[in-house]
Amino acid sequence: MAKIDKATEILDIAERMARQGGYSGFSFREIAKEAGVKSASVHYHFPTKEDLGTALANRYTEQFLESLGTPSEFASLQEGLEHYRNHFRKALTEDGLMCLCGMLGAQYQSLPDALRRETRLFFERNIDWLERVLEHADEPATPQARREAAIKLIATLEGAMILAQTLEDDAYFESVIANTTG
Amino acid sequence: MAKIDKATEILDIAERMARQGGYSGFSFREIAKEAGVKSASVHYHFPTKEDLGTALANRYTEQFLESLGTPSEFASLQEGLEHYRNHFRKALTEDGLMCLCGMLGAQYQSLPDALRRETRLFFERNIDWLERVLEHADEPATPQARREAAIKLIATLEGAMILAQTLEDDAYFESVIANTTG
DNA sequence: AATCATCTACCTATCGATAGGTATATACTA
DNA sequence: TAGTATATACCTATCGATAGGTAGATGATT
Repeated sequence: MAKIDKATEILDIAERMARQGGYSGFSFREIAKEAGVKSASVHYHFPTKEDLGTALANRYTEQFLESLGTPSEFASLQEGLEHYRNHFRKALTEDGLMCLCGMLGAQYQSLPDALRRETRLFFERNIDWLERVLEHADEPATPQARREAAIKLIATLEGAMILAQTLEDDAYFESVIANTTG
Repeated sequence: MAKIDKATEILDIAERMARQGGYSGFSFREIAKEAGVKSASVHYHFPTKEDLGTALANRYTEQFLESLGTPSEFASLQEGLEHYRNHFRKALTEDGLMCLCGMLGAQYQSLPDALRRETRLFFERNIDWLERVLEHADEPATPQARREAAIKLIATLEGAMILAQTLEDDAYFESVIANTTG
């Protein structure tokens, strides 16, 4: 077998499709065709579309957070922030895709409940991570100011991905994050 | 007739749906049901979905730019920027919806060509508008720096809408735009 | 009379989802 | 150890609903 785990292959395919077209951007049939199985087999692994979408967002968040590492392991504030920015930069330039949860967040109002919760969790956990990194600042900021800075950075990065994608030039991403103090 | 123009009513309904669920978030059938006509009648006004989507994005951009007014009419830089921010704030808090072109920009890769172009135009025209407002700065910045600031502000506002919507609290929008120099 | 707006009635393609069947592998039991 | 049971991972076939789209008739407006 080419892939060790068919369920993982399904998630990989679905993730790419979702990061291009959102929640309605992937279908059991299209995933099945690409995975070389029948759509019923995709239903076997993920009974409903809500299940698949939720598993997708959950895996994305877990991998993202794991890849970020521990907030305390960075020598400086700048190093931690650059490390964080690199994760979004990589999603855009290497994958050539939107952030899954940025995409789902835009479509939030039309998502099923379980997927809403999973999408919300991505942002809450990212804010938490950044708040901890921001504790490394030379001049200590208030917890409230740190939270504000964290929120602002995430919003800026999500927006930067949208602009770079729409204007078809990754340089716009760099423009946005240049001179970013927070 | 309740509405003066059925085509306008169709666009209104489609816009709301698109700002909730993106390009695949509206369908001829659902629009027709809400407008009190048959789906064939929607096709009469907008032959294909690409036509409808393009008309949607075009009208949105025109109305947005018209409502922004002339960049030179503001007394100060701060007044111009606040005026601009207010347009996004209004979309979020009054309409309770995403920015149409922010949504479409996220789905950019899965859009038909004509709609891609229309979405791109929204951002290009917004950047132009902001660049002109930024000429009002007390300390004159280079054209390149003004452009960078414009891009950054738009990205931040689009991202702020996503976060506020996903975290179900408009206060997140205010958090993001607080202390925004650019 | 001619144009416009809408209708009925239909098409093909695709959607998510389900029922029921088929191998294969592992695990338990007599 | 031979037979039985269970779980895994698929399959074919089909369902009702919905997608975008079209042809042709009907009624209204000018």
